[in-house]
Amino acid sequence: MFPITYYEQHAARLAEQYESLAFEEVHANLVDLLPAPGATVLDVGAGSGRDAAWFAAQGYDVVAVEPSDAMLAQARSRHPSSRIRWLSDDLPDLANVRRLGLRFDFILLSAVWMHVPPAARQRALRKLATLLAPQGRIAISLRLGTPDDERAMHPVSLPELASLARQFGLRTVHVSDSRDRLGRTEVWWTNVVLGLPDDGLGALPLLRHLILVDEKSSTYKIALLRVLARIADSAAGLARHEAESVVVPLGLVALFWLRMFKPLIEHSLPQMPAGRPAFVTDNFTSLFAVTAVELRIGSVFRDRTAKHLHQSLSEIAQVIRNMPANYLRWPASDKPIFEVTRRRQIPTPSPLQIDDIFLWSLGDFRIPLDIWQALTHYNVWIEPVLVAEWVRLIDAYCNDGRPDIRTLAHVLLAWVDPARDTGFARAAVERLRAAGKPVYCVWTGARLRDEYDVDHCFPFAAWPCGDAWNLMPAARQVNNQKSNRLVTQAALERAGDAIGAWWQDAFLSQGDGQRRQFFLEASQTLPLLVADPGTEDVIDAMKVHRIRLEKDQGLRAWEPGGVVKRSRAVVDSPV
DNA sequence: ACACTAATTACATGACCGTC
DNA sequence: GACGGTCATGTAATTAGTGT
Repeated sequence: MFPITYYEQHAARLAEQYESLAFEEVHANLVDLLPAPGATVLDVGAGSGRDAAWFAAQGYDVVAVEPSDAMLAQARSRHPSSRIRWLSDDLPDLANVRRLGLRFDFILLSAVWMHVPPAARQRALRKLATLLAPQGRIAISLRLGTPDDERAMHPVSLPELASLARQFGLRTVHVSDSRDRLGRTEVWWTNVVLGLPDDGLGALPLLRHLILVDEKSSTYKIALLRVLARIADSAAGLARHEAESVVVPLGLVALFWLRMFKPLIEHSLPQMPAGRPAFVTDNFTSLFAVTAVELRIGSVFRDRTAKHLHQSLSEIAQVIRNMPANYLRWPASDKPIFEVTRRRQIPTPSPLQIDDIFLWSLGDFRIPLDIWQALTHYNVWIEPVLVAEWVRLIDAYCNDGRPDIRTLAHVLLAWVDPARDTGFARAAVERLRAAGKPVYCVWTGARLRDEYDVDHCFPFAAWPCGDAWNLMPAARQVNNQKSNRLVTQAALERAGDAIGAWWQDAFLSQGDGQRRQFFLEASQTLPLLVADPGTEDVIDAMKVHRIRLEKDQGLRAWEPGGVVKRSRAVVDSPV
């Protein structure tokens, strides 16, 4: 698609040429249109990394994308920066970028558009539009004049781009012409900046409608939406991205469903006006000994419990398919919003571990892209509305006059992992110390004595995740300072090696079972890009997720300080 | 090819709710 | 209060895979 070979062959020379110009020189027209520093920038076709580096130096978080590996290597070595995430990816799909789950305040396509074949441009611009944050801008420079045959260029024009932009609800914010900065008289440029006219939250009104207005004759619809919201928030890593939709394992939907309903059913809170829900079968009631907390990825079940669980999930999948997924329709339409594909039931594995293969074996659950995005980015606001509505429904169905029904429902609807908490990591610290191995604070490098805390790297209050990878040993005064704040990108970068060493000692060296569990949890909760991740990939994914939390929830930043830094710690720590 | 099982479809019933 | 729409749910028949 792209003339990658040309760039592969001439990477060094081209990089030299690009670097000879300053960002301000080339993009003078953009300077007034940029968001405030701290915003997230996507640089598509980053080339030598000159622009990405400029953004990073101004304090932006940058994702820089480049299809040519040689060029990418040039850029990486020229501009090492913790604020830049380099990715190999190309238009029109930008599959790797989309998997990051980020939305960008500013997207730059500098001298790229003429390389996109006209037939692919519609798709390319659609992708870019969906990656744009509310109030975001896309800057595209158009190369006009004589084409350069060596680089496989296609003609571009402002009317063509403007008409495409209109299709996706983008408006043209700014247009200006400039001469070629490399001094070529036969080439000149038109710089176009596009933006979303509205706030870009198209799916939120729809969700609001479904939650508050749509007819409901049971809690099924609300339950399904909350399951999806939880998956988008805490298990997005298992999702498969397609052009217009996101597909999650039907087994995961059923698992979360089972987990949410279980406490409610066990406390006899009615979920519909009469009778009990269809999925409460013998298989379901046989699971009474399984706690809701055990119903998560990585758990292992045997014998009859495994059989009952498998059957119950299968029945739930069927109920979801026939009921809420069938009756959640687009407004004024009889077309279902979600698409469910069931697969033939596999024989129950023995023992049954809840992993991605098992969850996919029940089928696919397809979610339209804009709804998925709204759930991913705004779950903080959506989920409380869902819970409130669920409580209201239960209260309405409950006519035996139980007084504290609402309070009870609220408590049972909470989604917590009390058993996992930090005890798991604390045990690992104790074990290491008993074996005579020193344990260090991952943030300061200080050796931990008797007084230490187990820190949720991403604050539990903002993102309740008790996965092993999120738990870090920290000096007590450090953890107190950090409290509910979010570690900065630079601090996370610095702590990378110490964190890797901690994981290795605490979890990964404890046999295949723990190792598998660790990566299973990580790939479930974090946007991991590779199939068979290592600790480096997990840390990379944490950096991306960190940016997401910062943008979507506006957490205050925290930087380790006030404690004497000992850089030797990393060297000290046993590998 | 055959038996077996699960999934799918078709059909029926009844509760509930808003509307006229 | 009749009426029609929306679902939940059960039953039975049909179809689609799977193992042998």
